[in-house]
Amino acid sequence: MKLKNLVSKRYKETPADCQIASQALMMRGGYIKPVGNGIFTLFPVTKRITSKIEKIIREEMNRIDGQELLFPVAMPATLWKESGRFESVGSELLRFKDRGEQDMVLGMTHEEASVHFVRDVADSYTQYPFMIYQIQTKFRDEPRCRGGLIRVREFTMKDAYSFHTSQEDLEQYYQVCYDAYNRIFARAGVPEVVAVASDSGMMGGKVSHEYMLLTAVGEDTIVLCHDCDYRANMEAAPCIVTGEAGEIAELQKVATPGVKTIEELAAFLNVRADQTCKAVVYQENLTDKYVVAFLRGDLDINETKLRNHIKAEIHPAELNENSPLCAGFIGPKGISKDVRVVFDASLKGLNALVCGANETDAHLTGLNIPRDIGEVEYVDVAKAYDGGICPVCGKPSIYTSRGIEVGNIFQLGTKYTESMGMTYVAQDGSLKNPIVGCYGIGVGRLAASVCEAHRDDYGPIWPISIAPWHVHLCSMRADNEEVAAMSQKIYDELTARGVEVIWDDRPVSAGVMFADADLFGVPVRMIVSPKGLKNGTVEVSARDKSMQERIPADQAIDFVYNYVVEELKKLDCRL
RNA sequence: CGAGGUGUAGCGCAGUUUGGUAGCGCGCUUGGUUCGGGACCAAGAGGCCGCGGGUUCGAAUCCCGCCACUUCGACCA
Repeated sequence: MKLKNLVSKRYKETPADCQIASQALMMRGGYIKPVGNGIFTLFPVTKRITSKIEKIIREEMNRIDGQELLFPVAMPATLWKESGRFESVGSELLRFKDRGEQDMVLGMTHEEASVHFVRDVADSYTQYPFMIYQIQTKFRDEPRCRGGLIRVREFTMKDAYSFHTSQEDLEQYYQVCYDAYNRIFARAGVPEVVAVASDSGMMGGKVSHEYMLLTAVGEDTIVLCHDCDYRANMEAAPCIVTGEAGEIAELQKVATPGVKTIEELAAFLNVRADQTCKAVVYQENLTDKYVVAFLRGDLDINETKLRNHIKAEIHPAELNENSPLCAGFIGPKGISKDVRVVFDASLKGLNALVCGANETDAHLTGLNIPRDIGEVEYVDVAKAYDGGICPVCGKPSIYTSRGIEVGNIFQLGTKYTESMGMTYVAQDGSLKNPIVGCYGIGVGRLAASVCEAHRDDYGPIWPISIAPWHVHLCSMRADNEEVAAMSQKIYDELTARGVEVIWDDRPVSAGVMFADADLFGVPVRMIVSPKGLKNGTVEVSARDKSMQERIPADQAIDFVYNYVVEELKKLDCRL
């Protein structure tokens, strides 16, 4: 392919409103063009990248006995009413009516479609287990898109569903999938993507992992351990505290006029924040019911864990004069019976706490929960924090990082097979619901994540396994006969041997040619120039600067061919 | 959904306060000179100034309404 024929355009200036580096480079390099909020056209160069990602995904899915199929994007709402999600999912699910006034949805995930498909097909235990997958467009009406392809409304996703006759079988296959995912990310050139334990959210089910690219611009907070391999999404990370129990003291009411925040309270009474008891107030959605979570003053609430414990949607409460709660002075002693109270595990064993007195401008000191409140249930609803205890190795080595979720795997269980009435005949003749696992990867998001992880100031540095081409051939002064002839020979022979070459023979200055090449991020660059040919050499270099050599012209083709093959092999790929 | 910001040529922006024939840079076209890190000269093409209404002799500019995009929150499989 000659560069001058490629439908493509690059920009010297960064388009406005680019927030992260990869987005700026992909806009500047002519990879993506926004069509609407969170909706993009992918240029041919980008499609080449995503196609290669998809190829790797297909190879690995097929390798673990996956069978590719294709579900529809638009589906009748009746399918989603069967599972209950037509009602339970919010406005991320795009609903519309067809010409017959029937409710329709655009697929945002395909559990319903997959159960609909296999429930008529897999009716005997002898047909299990199996896994089906597709690579297809999803539409999720995201409230807020960002970061170019990182968070969009329409995107390509690989989604897979496995069906099993026992939990043990699912768990075994889950591990197989776990390993396949690690291979996929390693082969795509981002071995830094790691699996972390996650909260399974609205998908239901128990065990799940997210595959995260750790980067400062990620949207999720990841909890990690310095001393072992423990990794979890903040949403799912237990909080295990360290700290002193303190001396038992008498319960006393103290006047604290206008002292509302923990910071003010700690300063006013000259105590540490971890000697106080913080109250965080929520309301259950669609009801007036208040939920008050008490936790140690230096900690924050993990809303996901609280939500899972309450088993209801919650939102931060706005307190006013009519509330049964005394804003700023809420404490567990004497709190209204009408509110639901949750005690965080961080309070367990603390002997003397400072807490609100449930009356304006007053706090209590010396609170001892077993003595003053009675025996209560302690629940872990606090956010893990830097320096906290690792739940695996027990050392105080917890730290946090940000991450982009590029894939996930779930053990779903029977949630959908039950709600949608899917059964098979077991060996003993009984009817049973298959146990399901599901496994997703965002293709475009992965491409953008690779760009975010592998780039310099001048452009992306694509791993050779997913690079749009293997070789970027620059012909300096292509009007020079020798340059033209040598370039043509290189292009023809490499192409004939299966190497993908983008050939730039435009009559532009060296600066333009190199700047464009940097934006294309192709791993190997060959430069044919009158100067080089005068010495009988062609220049070959790597986009990541790991290699730069002048090769005798008659050896350049073999050199590059071998280099490409070797580099591909490192990522378990071939021409 | 809440709070900000911005809509002017393909891209980046000025012009709006104080109303008077639409501007700059990049890119694009043509010709010429250059030629190893975004060259130079000359001549061109390209605009419903987001949309609708109003005020006015006259609106990119002032007023009202709407829409879109965008940033930060909330939400998120």
